[in-house]
Amino acid sequence: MTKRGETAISPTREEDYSEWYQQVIKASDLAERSAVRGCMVIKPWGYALWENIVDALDAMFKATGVQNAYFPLFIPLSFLKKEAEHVEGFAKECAVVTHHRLEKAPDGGLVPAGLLQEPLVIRPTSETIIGDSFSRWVSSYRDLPILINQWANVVRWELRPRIFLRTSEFLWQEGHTVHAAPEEAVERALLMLDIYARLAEEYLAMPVIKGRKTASERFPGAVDTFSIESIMQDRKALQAGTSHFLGQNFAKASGIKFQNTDEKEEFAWTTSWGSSTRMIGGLIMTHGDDDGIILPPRVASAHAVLLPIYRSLEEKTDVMIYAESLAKELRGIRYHDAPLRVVIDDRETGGVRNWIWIKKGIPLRVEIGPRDIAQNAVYLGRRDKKSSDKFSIKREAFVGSITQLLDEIQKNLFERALSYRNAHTITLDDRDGFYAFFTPKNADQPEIHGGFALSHWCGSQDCESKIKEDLGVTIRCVPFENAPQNGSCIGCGKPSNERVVFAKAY
RNA sequence: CGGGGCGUGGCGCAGUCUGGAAGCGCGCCUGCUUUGGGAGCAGGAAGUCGGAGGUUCAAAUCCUCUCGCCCCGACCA
Repeated sequence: MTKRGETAISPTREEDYSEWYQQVIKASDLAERSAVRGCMVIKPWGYALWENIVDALDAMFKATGVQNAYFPLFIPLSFLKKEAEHVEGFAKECAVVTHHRLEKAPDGGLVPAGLLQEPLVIRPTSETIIGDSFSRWVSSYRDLPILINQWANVVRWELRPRIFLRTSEFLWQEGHTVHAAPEEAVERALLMLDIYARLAEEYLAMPVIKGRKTASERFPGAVDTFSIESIMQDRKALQAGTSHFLGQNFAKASGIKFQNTDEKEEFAWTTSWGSSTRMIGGLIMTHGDDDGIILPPRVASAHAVLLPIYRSLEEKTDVMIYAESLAKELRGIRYHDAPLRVVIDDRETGGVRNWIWIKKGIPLRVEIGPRDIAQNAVYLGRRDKKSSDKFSIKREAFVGSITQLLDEIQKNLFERALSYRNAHTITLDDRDGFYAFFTPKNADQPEIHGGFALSHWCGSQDCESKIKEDLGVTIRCVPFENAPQNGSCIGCGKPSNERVVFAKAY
């Protein structure tokens, strides 16, 4: 649909950000919506990306002693009742299985039959069912800590789904740990948050702010919730990973008790931490441009595509031999401990094919034609540069420098995202300025506006909810790296000793 | 669940007000010519106009009901 001179994605981010997001996903072939409302089909190009994220996270988890396990999809309703606050947080979005059979209906259709004695809730998260196991796994302080992670799907019945960002079913990992001491549990929760931050920054090239959630934004049932927050190109914040210190709340609910060194029985201290396919949404909205997604090399579904260019069959033969040998050579190179992922696309030559790969966000496009072969070179395009900004490079130099090149792209993307965040992070001390910052100029057709506002907050939930009510702006987190500073609350003017991050959020 | 918008080949849309043979662009298929920045020409396939009911000689168009999607709000990773 796009023509020369236009952007590959229409509308542009500026024109209609939400629609741009949908179109980018379609154009990049990452995923599509399914017949079931709120659910998505993750297509191979998107799933490869997810697998790379999974591999990176999984390795980091295991390096800290975490082991993988798997717990059931179905949670007995009675389990959820155990932790009142927790239930309240999720009750509104639970899918419930009530029958275990289908029978022929009089009209020829099928109807559910075989009513279950106890309804089963499809896990919205697994604290309760894992807690049930943990209660049996733990009896002594010698059994602790328990460090478990599971890769799974969960279901939260969403009212307003948005592909990757908020789907009714999504893929994630949920870690659950049990400790003998609260300090140790907090330390674990923070350690896992660090891993999320590393994943975001080093792999997804998404700069994040680590911090603590305010009481109102806390996970239901948690004592403390930590998160990483990232800015999207519409200047809204995305929570890309959370880690919770659950205190003894869930241990009490599930009966996770142990005998300590003083021979006394006490409830254990637990944590849970999760990150999901939502991160892919964040990736798209952090790096994508009006020509499609841009995949950071560390997690890219593929690093390079070789694009043979030829006129005749003889040329094709020569070009393909060259391309195959180059692909083989590249695949022998290791990039951050894994072989380079290289694909050859020998479909019809011409510009369309080139644009397909731009839209898919592949870091490197490697054109190979007779001219290049004659010079023993390739013609290279980088996704982090303008699409027309291509250059010739000797094959040997290319092969020798590709890993540095990918790292450079990775770094570029991160720095670009960081400078975007810096450009849209503002320190605000007056209430009027704060309200102006978060108010669109055109209320009917809000333009991209706002950003991260660093402002003082007195700590009162009233001020927080007033601002949320007025502007739809919430406190994303109280950053860990925060210089103490005296000021007055942006809401009520009362004294405050540190700034928090205000933003509209996904 | 409240407010707004939209459902017409794979994608994007026109046609609906004022009823009268289902169209356009892109994509797809075939052939020829092309080919290092989104190729050209010729031919072709593909739509029960979201669904059901009604009005009418005649419905994409009018009426009633219904389903779905998108945006804003509430909720959420």
